[in-house]
Amino acid sequence: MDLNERKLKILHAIVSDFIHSAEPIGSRTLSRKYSMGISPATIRNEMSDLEEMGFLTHPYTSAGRVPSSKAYRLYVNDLMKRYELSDGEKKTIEDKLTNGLAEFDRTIEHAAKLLSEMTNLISFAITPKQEEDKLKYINLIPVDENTVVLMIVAESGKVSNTALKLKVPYNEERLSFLAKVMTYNYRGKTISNIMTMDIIKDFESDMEALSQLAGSIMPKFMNTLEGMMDVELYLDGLTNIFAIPEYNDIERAKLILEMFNRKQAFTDLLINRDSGMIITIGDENSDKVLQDCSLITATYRINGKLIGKLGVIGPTRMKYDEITSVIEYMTDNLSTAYELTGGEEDE
Amino acid sequence: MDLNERKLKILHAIVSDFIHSAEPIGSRTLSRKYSMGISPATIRNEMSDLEEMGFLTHPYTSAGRVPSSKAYRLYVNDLMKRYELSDGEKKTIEDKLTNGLAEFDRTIEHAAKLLSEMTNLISFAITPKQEEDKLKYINLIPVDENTVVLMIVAESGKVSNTALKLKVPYNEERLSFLAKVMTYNYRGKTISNIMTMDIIKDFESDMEALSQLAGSIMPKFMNTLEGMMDVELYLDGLTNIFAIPEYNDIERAKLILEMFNRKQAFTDLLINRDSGMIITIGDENSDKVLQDCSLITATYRINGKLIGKLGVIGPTRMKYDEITSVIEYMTDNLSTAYELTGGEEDE
DNA sequence: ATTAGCACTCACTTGGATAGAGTGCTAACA
DNA sequence: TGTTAGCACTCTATCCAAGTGAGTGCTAAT
Repeated sequence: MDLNERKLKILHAIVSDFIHSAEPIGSRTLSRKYSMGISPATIRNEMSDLEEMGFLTHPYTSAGRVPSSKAYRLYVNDLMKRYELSDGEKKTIEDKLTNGLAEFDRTIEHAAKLLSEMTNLISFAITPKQEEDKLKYINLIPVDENTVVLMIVAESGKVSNTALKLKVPYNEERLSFLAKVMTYNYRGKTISNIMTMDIIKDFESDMEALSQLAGSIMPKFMNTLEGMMDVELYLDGLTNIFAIPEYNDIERAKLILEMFNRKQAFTDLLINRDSGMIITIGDENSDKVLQDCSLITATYRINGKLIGKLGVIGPTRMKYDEITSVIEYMTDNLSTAYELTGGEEDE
Repeated sequence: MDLNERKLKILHAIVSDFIHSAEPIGSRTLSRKYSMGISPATIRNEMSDLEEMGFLTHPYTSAGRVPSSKAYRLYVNDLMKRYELSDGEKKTIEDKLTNGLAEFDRTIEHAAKLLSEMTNLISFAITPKQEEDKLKYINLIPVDENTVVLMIVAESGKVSNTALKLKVPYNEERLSFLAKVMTYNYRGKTISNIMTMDIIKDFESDMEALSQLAGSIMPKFMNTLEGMMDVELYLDGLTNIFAIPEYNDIERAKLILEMFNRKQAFTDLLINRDSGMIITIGDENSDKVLQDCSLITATYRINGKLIGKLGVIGPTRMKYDEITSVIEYMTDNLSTAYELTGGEEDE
């Protein structure tokens, strides 16, 4: 059996219609609505073929046809037209993603929010894996008699501080010296690299007082690095789920929302996806909860290296054309807005 | 009509029963279940009186009775017994709230999470209003040729940084001098205080180069202060809503969850509540969405001054005794765990 | 190859009929 | 006079049967 022109046309009509209506469509309605010059009976024959080929399914004997994952896949790969964003949409994205240049994490949060608003789906974004980030600068700043702030700046521009309560006596020069030694030792090293080093040892040979100071600071230093590596997950538009007929069943909505509660697992799922625009449709998803959802993720890059992800989750019946365009435009904007000095593409 | 002993006993039984079962209860069931030595008919008479007094309602003619807000109010104020936390529960709370002493916001986030886990309700927490917080220390740290990190430490222990890209040329001494001047000028002042000052003017009279540097840093300084004042809202246990029969209706669940989406409005609602343990039941809430919910909030204090809030939201039918005990224990722990040096009670 | 016609299928809606939990009233009882 | 048993009544929830309508699949005609 062949996927001829007419079959493709019918399949295209069914998919587009179902994406908008969420209702199974029958031969008669299809013929009337899309005036394609052939009778319902002919359409029925073609539909029957398409079903045999695995592109359509039947909820029950006498219901209309519904596209399968395979149909959506064909639609996404070959049938759908590229959706061009309007100037207004482009402007909205540019404005929202480029104003608060200082705080990167906030921008990512805003990106997720904007994405859910524009698509009416659940959106998510993760910050780049910071383990590839390199340290640039370390400082220890005395605040009062027993409080010191440990400050770490990474090449990506990420800054982290921790207030430490020290029991060991210290003075400003010693702190400043220790900070300089730490900066000297770790500058240019990646966080994950440092995590595997035996850093306590690095400070053993130095003078007694410094060694003691270092001994009480280093564990906190490691903790802070660990915290800096953490990938942050931002979710938005969770309540959009209630506007989607597929999830009007409370059990299903619950399953989906509970998946987002297991943040670590979901973050891992995202991290493990390939880079670029990845669409997985229905049963293409290995996760059981996602079997009747589609997941779209795209990557943004900072200096071509640090890679974060942005995407949406929704019913398999979603406006792939619009959504992919929106996501693409957003990731492009994120990547360029945060382009810093230097940094070669390495992939 | 008088609220005699027996009426109170019956009311108590109805409220307790309904809190656990969520089902209207009839005279016969009540009489059997709570073996109170009087016949269903007598109970019916008393119930009828209680209904006339506004403590009970009737979903329809031949259904059992359901407590009104007024009944819950009486129950909370006079009838319910104090719930004593088990040692295990106490330990859980202490452990989770006192380990990561360094990061205050994280602790608040954990508190919200723990609270929703222990109560199976939706929980929330807001960080203290930082506008009463005083500045302690300001520093400007050069990172590379065009990047400087502005670091602000407040008395509460809160630290904030922003990476600034400067176009104005600078050197380390000048930066350090400016930081010292800023610290001298603003130390001990509250954030909201500084926000109202004309700080650009403060640096006009100094030497030209410094004035220029200050001019490019001050706007960012103000932005950062503004950010430090923001009250952060943490929500947790949103999916618990699905386990509550009252919200099995998808429309209701949606209303509630959407309220949490309007974060600013909800934060304001919380901030405006009185301090101490405040319980508002059903129609005691002015917010329309909350008319059939109960809202419990309690305050925690840092140094008796900075006040944050912690609480839960759920159906009017909730285990007030257990929940208030849990919240009380948690706010006590938060307040003592973060008690810093000095600070008089001022309220 | 296409189409009209027709029997058939299945979910959804509508309208009783019935069961069950509970009320409210009345009259009898202690 | 307060308490209780008895009974008619009310209202929801559930079940079932019949009818409706959108749609299919097959067959025979074009």
